Amino acid sequence: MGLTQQELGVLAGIDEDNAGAKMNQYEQGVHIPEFPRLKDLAKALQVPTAYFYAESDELAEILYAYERLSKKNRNTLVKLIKQ
Amino acid sequence: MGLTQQELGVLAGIDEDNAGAKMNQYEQGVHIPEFPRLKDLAKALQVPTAYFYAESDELAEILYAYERLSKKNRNTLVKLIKQ
DNA sequence: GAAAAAAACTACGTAAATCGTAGTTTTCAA
DNA sequence: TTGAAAACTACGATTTACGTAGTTTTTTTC
Repeated sequence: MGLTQQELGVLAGIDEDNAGAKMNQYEQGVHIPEFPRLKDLAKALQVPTAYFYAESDELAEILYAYERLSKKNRNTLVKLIKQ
Repeated sequence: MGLTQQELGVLAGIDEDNAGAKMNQYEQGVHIPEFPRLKDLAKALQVPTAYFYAESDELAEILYAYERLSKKNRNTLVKLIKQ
């Protein structure tokens, strides 16, 4: 990602003295961020919040790509996926 | 959904004495279920765990439908969404 | 339409998790 | 090899969900 743990934490609005440690705890699975912080992280990474809960790489890719679609293409996608 | 709060809780493996109260706390936003329980609820409802974090109805629909696609159609979808 | 049953909802002490913070260890470039 | 940046860990304080025992509201039945 080309982003240090601290940098990502700061982007998500965590105090820069704590950002590194906190992000590390998240990445190591020591702690799970609470919901408001998760939303901040999602915003910082430009992914839907749901992205963090994708159970497969495939779904993660879909969520990542979805965030980057135009409104029109999103609409097409919805129609498609519902057959 | 045609399912009482208690019934859903029991489906997710919560003790049936507590299932109703606990599910109500979740639905009212009094408490947020912890991750393992969220996964149980997702399984009970047959949605991806990410479904609960969808920020829009559109994304929720996509996640709901995704869970119901065949492997082949999921693959098609991935290719499509990446253009 | 009153009584009974079912469902929805609330309160609260306890247990468990994240929080903030101050470290230590590892990595890597000079 | 050494110094700085990045990654990682420990721990008491705080916050949260937990289990549980209720109360209130809604629905059903007579």
